[in-house]
Amino acid sequence: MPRSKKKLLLETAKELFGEYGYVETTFKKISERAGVALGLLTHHYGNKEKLFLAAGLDVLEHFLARLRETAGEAPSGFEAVMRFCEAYLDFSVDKNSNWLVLVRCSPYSDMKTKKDRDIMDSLFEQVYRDLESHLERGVKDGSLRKLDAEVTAQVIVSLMVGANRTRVLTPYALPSLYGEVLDFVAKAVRA
Amino acid sequence: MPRSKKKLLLETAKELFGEYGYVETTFKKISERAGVALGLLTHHYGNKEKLFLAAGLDVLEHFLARLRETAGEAPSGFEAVMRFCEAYLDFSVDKNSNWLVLVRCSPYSDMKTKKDRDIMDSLFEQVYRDLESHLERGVKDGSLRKLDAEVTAQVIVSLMVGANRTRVLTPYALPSLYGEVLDFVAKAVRA
Amino acid sequence: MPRSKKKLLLETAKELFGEYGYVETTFKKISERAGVALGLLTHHYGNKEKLFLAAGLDVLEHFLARLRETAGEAPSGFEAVMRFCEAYLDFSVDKNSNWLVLVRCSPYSDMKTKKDRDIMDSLFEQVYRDLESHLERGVKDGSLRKLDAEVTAQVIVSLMVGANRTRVLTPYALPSLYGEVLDFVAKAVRA
Amino acid sequence: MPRSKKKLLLETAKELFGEYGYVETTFKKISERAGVALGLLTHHYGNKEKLFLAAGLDVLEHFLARLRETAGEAPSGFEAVMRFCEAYLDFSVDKNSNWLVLVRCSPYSDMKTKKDRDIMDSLFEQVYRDLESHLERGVKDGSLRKLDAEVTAQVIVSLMVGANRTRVLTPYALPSLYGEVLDFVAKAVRA
DNA sequence: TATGAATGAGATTTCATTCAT
DNA sequence: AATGAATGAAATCTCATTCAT
Repeated sequence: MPRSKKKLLLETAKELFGEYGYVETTFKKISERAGVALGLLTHHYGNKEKLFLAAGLDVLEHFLARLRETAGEAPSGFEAVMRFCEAYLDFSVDKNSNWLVLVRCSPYSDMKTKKDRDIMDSLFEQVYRDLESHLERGVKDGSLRKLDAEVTAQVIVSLMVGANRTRVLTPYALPSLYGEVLDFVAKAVRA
Repeated sequence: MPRSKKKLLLETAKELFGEYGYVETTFKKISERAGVALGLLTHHYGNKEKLFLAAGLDVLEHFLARLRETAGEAPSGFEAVMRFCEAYLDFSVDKNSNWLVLVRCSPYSDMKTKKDRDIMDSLFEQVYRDLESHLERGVKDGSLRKLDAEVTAQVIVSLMVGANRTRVLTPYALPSLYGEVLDFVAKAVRA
Repeated sequence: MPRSKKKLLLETAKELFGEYGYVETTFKKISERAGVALGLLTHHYGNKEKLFLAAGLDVLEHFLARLRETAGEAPSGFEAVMRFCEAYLDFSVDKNSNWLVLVRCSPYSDMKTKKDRDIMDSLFEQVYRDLESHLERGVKDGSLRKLDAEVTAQVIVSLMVGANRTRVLTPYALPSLYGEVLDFVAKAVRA
Repeated sequence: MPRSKKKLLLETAKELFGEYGYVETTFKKISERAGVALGLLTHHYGNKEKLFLAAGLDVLEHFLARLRETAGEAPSGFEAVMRFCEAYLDFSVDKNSNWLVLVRCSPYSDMKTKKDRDIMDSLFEQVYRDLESHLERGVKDGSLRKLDAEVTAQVIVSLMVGANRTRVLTPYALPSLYGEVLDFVAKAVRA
């Protein structure tokens, strides 16, 4: 329960960007749901794009924190990779994570200025770097087969991205999809 | 090279939906690039959503045809699966395929009426069904390990979706990504 | 009485820019007085600045035409100069000339883009050039004292500008001001 | 160097009104450049129009003082008139005078209440009165030709106004303009 | 005196859609 | 089939002013 109206606006914006996407989320909808004056949005966040950037970064920061908590103390590289994937998929279906902000409002479609995209990109890079380090560890400790950590990280994240979209955006996702995806990863990387 | 203005409008619409996404593609932009009168759009296609549906279906139909051409005469189930994946990824980077219509304009965000979404969904279902049949064939002919064709199809398509987005929407995709993705699939499903 | 709505909008815009200045002239005021839809303004003129440029140029073109008509067939350089000045001052108090567009909306304050200013400037340059040629003629035909035509033109136009502002913008202008101004010019340039 | 924040705000307001004009000068810009709280503006000056009036009057008072200093001890009426004109033009290009407040923000466009306009007008009247008395003196002491002081004052001030606008607002003012203007006045009024 | 969050009216601009020709 | 003028609702954004602290 945010106390300041500024924080309240950010929370409301995250909800609505996730529900409606960037374009259909309007200042009117946000201010009405938050119960504040319309002008407060630009007062605090400057303009719509900056508000969206703030919302996206907020979600991304919580996401990174969750990934790190979860994969942090794994006993092996393989375990770290698996926990990373699990945490990724869990976060994406967590009701409170506002993950949909990142899915519905593709940063690469909705951001007009290169600078804002770069900020998002550089934060997302850290997701890749984390997974890479887990993969390298696994190769070293023998829990994973020999593989190129950089490109494998990109393949695995791609799978997360796709599975996630299938789950949260389509009506035909199978209940066992996430479980199967984890198996799939395990099969492909285990020593 | 479309001869009728109706066809010309559809081609132009596909280009622009792919370049700008649904919302930023306007009737004015389309009619100007196509060099025809503004009013012709509603005259021929009714409204924006119907035009988008026509554009999306057109791309999807070409996509399906390509998948079928390519995977059709494979010597084994495994080969069929691999050719399917290759064709999927190829199509998505083919300059002339207007694939980005399907990427930039998520049917699940940009379509307002359930009816239109259902039409897209049912066509997309066929992509899954095709891959499923290749997987089943592979299990039968022994070129693939024992697996659940339905959910495996969904996992593989998810990987295609994710790899494709990484490639066409982000600036950091590795050149070897698509190759590695194919290896990944091979490793996970081969007998 | 303009027949097309486009022309009607321009006429109305000239009136209102002259009455209220640039900022206080709103699309709402224009469209209401013209009796057309709000959106027609941007449909025909793109945006407010372009509309203003069109209005200003229109007034300026009529102004130039009037100056030329009047000073055209003067019997001497001196007469040409005097008729030029008279026409300048007359035009500025002509109810139908919409001269105030150029006074109230100082092009040098209200135009945001350098390009638009340049267009106005280059048209205004012609006013100077015309007066210069009258002055040169007068020096040659002996009706004027020896003088530098370029800078004298600028001084005389400055006097027109100032007298005009005193007359149309302030409450204390004397009835004999314009007459006296003409005497002033005559005294200063006559041979 | 103003010490109180109230004075600091007035100085900053004069700068900004001169740079941007009345409408584009916002409370936010002023308070940010001055480095004080937004609310202090209305606290000290009531509202925007009153602030503008304070700024305009401040410039006008310094202007009058300068005119009087300079023309005060002239040896003849003619000399007084010439010094008056010189001081007028000098003040208008003095970097520290904030003269542009009076040029960019035409009191006759930007002031909404008649009362505020009247205050400005009555102060400006004194400029005319001063010049008139110099002219009368000149007629009496024989340094000027016989002329109507009241209307001649208005003509001369008009020339100052126009020359000044040409100089500070347009890109094409000639370097010799001010000098030539002074000659022009001399020629027109000298005995 | 000093602060800056908060308000809401109003401005410009966009754009799908309609319609007369 | 073809044109493009015309419409008006809705969006983003600005900003003077108020007010609690």
